[in-house]
Amino acid sequence: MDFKKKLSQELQPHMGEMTHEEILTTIEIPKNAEMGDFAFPCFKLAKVFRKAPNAIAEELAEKLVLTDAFEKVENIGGYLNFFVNRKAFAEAVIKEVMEQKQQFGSSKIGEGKVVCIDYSAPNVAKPFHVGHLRSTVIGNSLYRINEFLGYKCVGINHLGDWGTQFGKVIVAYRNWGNKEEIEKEPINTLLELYVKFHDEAEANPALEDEARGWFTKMEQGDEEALALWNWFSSETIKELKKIYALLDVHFDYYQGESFYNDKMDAVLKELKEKNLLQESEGAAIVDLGQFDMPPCLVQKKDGSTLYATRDITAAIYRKNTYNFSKCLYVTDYSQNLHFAQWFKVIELMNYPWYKDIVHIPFGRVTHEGRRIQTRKGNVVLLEEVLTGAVTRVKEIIEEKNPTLENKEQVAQDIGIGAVIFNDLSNNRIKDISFSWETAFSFEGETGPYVQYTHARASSVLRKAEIDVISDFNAEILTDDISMMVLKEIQHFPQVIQDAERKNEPSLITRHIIDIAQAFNRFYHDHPILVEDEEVKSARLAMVYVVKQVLSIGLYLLGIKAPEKM
RNA sequence: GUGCCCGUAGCUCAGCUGGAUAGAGCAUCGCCCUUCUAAGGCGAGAGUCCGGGGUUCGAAUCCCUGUGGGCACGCCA
Repeated sequence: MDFKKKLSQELQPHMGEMTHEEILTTIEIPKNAEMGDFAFPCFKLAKVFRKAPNAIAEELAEKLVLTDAFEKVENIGGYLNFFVNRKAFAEAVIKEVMEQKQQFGSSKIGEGKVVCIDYSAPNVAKPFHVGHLRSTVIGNSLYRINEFLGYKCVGINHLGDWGTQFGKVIVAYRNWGNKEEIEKEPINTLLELYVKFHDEAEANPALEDEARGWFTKMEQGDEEALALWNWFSSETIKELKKIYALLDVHFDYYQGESFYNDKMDAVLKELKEKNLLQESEGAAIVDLGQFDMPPCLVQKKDGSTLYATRDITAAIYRKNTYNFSKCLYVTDYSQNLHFAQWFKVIELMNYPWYKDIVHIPFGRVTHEGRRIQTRKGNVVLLEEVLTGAVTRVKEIIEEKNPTLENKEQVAQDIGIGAVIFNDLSNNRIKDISFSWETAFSFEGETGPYVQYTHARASSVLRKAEIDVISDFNAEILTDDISMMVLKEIQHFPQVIQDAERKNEPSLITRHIIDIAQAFNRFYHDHPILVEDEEVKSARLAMVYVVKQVLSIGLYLLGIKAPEKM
């Protein structure tokens, strides 16, 4: 049913040395539908055949004998423009979606392969703010995309539950803390302690050493230190799980940094045995000078470990435990160098899978031109954003559809969907300037727009009271507007694969907007529930197919698709 | 200072591995609800694709250079 492949096959005999692949990549889709459905620019052939592109196109246009998948071909200034047989096209696209339903666009390319995805990874004892949302939703979407393509996914929450900052919180707690307050409101209280520590430490730098000392105690298994740490972290995780439930994000494992505490000695030993370790200013490093990178620190002068040590250890553990064929790390781009460094260490350790670990960097979130810093008080809490969005959606429902059943649930699906969609709608790498206005906008290129389109399609199908559209006359769906919808749909499987290859969920976000836009035009121009049964069933087939595809697309982004809204 | 990333309409962004007249949304202005959900549809205005070179039949896209911004660069994560 892939018309592009079909075209490529038909072209190949006339293309000299060009491979099937080369032809496929050369075929393009004209921006303007008047120029056909597929186009083949003949400029590259000019050199091969030593003729003007226009002459080549002219000749080919006459010579080509097209199968019934295509209606005609014409030469416009060196471009061969192909026009599909619309009826055959419409029938093929719709039948494929009707057969595959919620599996349309899925694949088996990942069968038998495991992909580990490390995402979210918030810090224990710190609030979950909008900055943390990105890793969470990008990772979650990549999880769903990979799974849809046949991979077995292992989602890991690499919590920031280890490190010197806990020494700081312990010092603060011992000096100024209070048990009841923490139990009542764990994250905020712990944050206050952390902030207080930094304020005090400015005047009294000795506190920093004390904090490092407590962290060293943690690493050495000191009971008091570990008991406090354990308490802080279990209180935080309780809170985190509430947010993940709201977002409908799940992890196969909560393996924070502390999980690797007893596994790092072996790695340090291995590094030493492989002759990679050097002593420098009292610390243990892996020198990366010959790769134009600063050294990778793996052990501090006091013997405690660092972020890189834990990442290296975790990667080896994951390879041994899950035997991934790839392992993705979803963090913001300020960590680019860190990942480049320890990836290089893995390579130097002679692990051939060093090329299977990949950093998925994303842009940073700012608020009112400033970076979001928990300590500086410039925070936008995720919980506030989510509940704010849901509240706003409730108001809109009251205004537009007050008789809607299940309002609470729908409001939650739409409000949270809007926030997630917004986060996934730009290229990963772009910085995001958080604004309440944008987060709470539900018109235009937004999640609610796509959800609304889906709900309208669902509603029509409900009213039609037909379960299965078994037969339809595709001739009815050959007008320009229908064709636009169908072309977007037939492109959908490719978009999913591109999203996986580039680790870029926004490709799906963009594409389902395009589908929704095309469909809304169709919906506006073509009455569906009409008297004429032939017309009705064909249009219903279109509605059915669009509903399927939108719901798959939203699912892959981690967003719910309500039937009514 | 060095390295990496970004610069496209007033704002937020698409633009696939170079291709035909650079596209959306928001905002502004105008039109469309007795008809399947107006969270919708249609139309208008709005661009030195940061500047300058180069490669090419063809450059927003590739290369060089300048510039503006962001990030990173040893005991934080």
